[in-house]
Amino acid sequence: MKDAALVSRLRADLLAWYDGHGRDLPWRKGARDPYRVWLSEVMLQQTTTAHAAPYYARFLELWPTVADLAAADDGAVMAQWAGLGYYARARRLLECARAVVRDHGGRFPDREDALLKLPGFGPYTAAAVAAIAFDHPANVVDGNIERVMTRLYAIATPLPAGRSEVRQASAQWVMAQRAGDWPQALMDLANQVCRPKSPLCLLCPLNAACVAFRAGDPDRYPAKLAKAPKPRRHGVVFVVTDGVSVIVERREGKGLLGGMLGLPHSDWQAEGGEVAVKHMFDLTYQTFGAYEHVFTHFALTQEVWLARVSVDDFSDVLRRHNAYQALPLAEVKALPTVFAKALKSLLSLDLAAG
DNA sequence: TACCCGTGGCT
DNA sequence: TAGCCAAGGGT
Repeated sequence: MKDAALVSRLRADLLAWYDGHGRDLPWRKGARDPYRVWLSEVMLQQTTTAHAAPYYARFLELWPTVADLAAADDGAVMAQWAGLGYYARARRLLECARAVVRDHGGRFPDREDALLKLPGFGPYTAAAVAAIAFDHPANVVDGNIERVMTRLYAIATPLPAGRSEVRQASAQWVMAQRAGDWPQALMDLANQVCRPKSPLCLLCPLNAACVAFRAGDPDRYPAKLAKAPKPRRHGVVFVVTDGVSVIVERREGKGLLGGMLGLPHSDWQAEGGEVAVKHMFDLTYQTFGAYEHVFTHFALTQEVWLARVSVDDFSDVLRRHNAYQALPLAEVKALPTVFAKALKSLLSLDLAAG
């Protein structure tokens, strides 16, 4: 632990740094609306600010309030989330919006413990919304703040086992004054100065208290457990089109890409496994090259099989297979990237021809 | 706890 | 190129 007077002084220094050097992010504009704070926090989970920003703008345009989002069509929300990844976030986003309307009169609760009970709220998001939207002195700990704290205190215990030490360290800096600015100041410091690699320690307003800096090895922190190697899988995706639309299905369940539209595909088999390719819908396919897509826990090599059919045959497929629907080629953006890539690989072709 | 769950940019 | 990394949550 550090001396309380030192913490208090350096905290003021970092807030001053934040006032001059903090990032100008879309969700920081205007008054702090709990809905906007929450929406941004969910989108930013494991996602870069640059990737999330256009999605944030689009969601606010379509659904300006939590009540608007609660009333939205599930498929429309999933389609707007396509490409952002971690699709369970979108499912829980809707669940949460509806819970806020149903159980809280359309207003987010301001207490951290009440927020924690809402779908998609974990320890980080509950603390972040309590702090940023309601200015409560919550102990906000995310990957950025973990990095700053493990360096400040030279916490060598590898994560995630070291999380309790990190929380204790972080708690020492939490105060009522500018409670909402504080975690954002830490995150901006982590992003611009206390970077994962080659941190700019000489520019850091906290360096006087940083044990890792004094020891000359900030890159050691945070220590992390070795990751399991990523297996490789392979499969075949089927593109069935009449030149205007493609055949897609709504993916069931809560697993990979659950709730999203997807192209029909074979099993995704581990290396050495035989891919059971049946000729989907009893159609004849041309084969194209394969493309690569990397998920969180496996890498996929996928062959593209294309069937260009007449308008009548296309309708016939839809009539005979209830689980499938047509997606206009102009709406490819409604698909997760792993499937959008398959269509992109055919973009040089004129699908309407032949 | 360990694992599941996307994507894109950077090195 | 392969690996790392980014405002985590659920089970």
